[in-house]
Amino acid sequence: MTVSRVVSGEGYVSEITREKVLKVVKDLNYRRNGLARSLKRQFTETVGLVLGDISNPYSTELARSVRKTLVDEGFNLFICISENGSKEDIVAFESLSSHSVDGIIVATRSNEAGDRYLRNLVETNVPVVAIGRDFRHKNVDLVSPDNLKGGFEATRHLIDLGHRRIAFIGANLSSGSHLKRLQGYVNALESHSIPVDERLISGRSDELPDVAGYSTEDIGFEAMKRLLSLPNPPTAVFARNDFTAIGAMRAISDAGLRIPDDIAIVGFDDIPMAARISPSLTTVRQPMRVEGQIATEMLLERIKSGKRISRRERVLDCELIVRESSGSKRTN
Amino acid sequence: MTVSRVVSGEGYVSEITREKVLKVVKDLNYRRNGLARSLKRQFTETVGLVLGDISNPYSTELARSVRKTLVDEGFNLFICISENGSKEDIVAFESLSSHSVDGIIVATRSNEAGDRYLRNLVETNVPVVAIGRDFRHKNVDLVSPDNLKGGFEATRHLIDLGHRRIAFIGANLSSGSHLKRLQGYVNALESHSIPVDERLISGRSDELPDVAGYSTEDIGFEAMKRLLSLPNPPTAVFARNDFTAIGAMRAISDAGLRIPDDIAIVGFDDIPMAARISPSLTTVRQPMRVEGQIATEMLLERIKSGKRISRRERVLDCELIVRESSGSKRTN
DNA sequence: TTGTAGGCGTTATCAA
DNA sequence: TTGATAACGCCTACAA
Repeated sequence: MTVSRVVSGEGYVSEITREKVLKVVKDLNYRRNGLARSLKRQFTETVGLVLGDISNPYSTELARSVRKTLVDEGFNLFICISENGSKEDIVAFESLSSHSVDGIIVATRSNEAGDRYLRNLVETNVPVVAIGRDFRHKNVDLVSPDNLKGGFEATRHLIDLGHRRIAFIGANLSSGSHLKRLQGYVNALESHSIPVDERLISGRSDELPDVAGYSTEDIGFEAMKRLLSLPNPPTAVFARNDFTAIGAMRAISDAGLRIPDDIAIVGFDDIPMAARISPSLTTVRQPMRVEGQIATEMLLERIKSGKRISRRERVLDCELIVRESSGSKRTN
Repeated sequence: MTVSRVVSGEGYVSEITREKVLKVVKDLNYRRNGLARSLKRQFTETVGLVLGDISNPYSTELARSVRKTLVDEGFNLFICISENGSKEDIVAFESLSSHSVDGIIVATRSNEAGDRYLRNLVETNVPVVAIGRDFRHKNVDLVSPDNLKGGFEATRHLIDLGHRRIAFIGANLSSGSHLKRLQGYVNALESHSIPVDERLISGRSDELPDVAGYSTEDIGFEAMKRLLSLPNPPTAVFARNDFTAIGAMRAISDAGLRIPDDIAIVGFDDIPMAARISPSLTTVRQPMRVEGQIATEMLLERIKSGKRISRRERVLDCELIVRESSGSKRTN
């Protein structure tokens, strides 16, 4: 008990005893067992973050901002990768919850099995906040960019440039019906009386909704190739994210076509690479840092209050960044 | 005890009891406490990975490959970000070890305080493997790219192209003396009888060896600006990594100079962006996936054997990828 | 100022 | 086939 007092620095210990203890601690290279400590105290001051695609700078910026916000409050961060597979999601949730993290931030793509497990977890009073994941539960907060408006503005930008045959890359109309970016695209077309052509909405070739670890860039590449083989290919493309757009750009170059002259393209996220590639990529910038910070603050509130808090939702503004890939001249 | 048997699926339980238990488990939404379980069993089947710069695709590829290798063996992965600060390093080690991970893979930049703490940890029999971190201990394995040879070949490539005033960006001669990539650069110059000019070796402006979270791209930018203001600026640059190189490229463009015509540049890592920017970046490709896999296998060996294993070191070959930034014509 | 008892939720071991 | 007991290492509460 005296050792405990010395090590944790709480409670009264005489100076002389303290020094004796510290010496022995050093001699034995003693370190207290955090497992036992957490078991007794019932909290760990640790938060888990589940990331779907860690290769995407979007995820890493998010992670950095989450970490920073946590550290300022004395919390630790454990990141788990799920590779956006439902099995992997569950493994991540499971492993975090079994280590008794105080709360979990989820930033993976939704999927049914994952949602089910998550719901279960929430029922056992684990504080959860979702970022950019379509997950609805009365005790789970949601932070996300304004995908609907972002998708709308990206598409309107292309319409304003005179395009009429505009494709969407990154989801199918059926499986992606919940996808707000796709919805924004559809809305923009409809509000300009442009018919939605399902052949111009191109996701993955075969329906493998649950395979982990694929590259979104490759999906963009494949999807674009299919679009180019259409009898009447699109003159513009809106891609669900920048990597998908970059994959599509590769397919366009491979086909000997020029961007934006033959095909204009717009992405989503504004990852650092978007400004650097050639041609530079027009995209919708999403405030990753802010998303991470707000989500973390919400989670910490839940953790600290210890109570169930009813669902809050924060939708954050995005900004259209016009660059060369949609036709503007290079400025920097 | 019977519940324990049912939940863990070990030991004999009659079918009828098992079903009764499972029903109650479901009704109460019971989930066993991993903390208590780990406390009793003395292992967690979890490995920690400490990453210095999670924004660097090098780190994320590493992480993915580590995760994949672990998952195949039934282990979980917790990633901690240290932002390459020594305090942050220690916090990460501390938080992983206090959660009793079974082993730790360290992929952060070396620093004295971190090394000290790590050494301490190793003394308490925590299995540790380092990736690309200059850390020597009789019970710690090291996996790294062949930085010496890579640096040598990058520099020789520039020499072969006729350059004589070749700069190194990303470290100072004093603080970076242990940096193998810099050493390779020096060796290449010396083996071609080119004098090493200390003014051409440019790291961070002020010595802030311990500040976390800075961007390596910005360091490249700043360092290049300083080089350009020299009375006799370099005609070629070897940067310690691709982000640093990309920052330097920005400084070169900003100064109205052309790459590679006015200044040639070579990076290190071969991150995806290197092939995509304009001009495309000549660089030294390092086998991140292989590094992650080998390191993980080494760590698992340590964990499973339970014994101290004496230090092993694996140095992996790199490959020079010649692209436009050093003068080759664009091929793809 | 220090020490004792008990319990956090499991599982290994032995007993029934 | 099931149950009782002890122990993992710590901390809260109370006693000395």
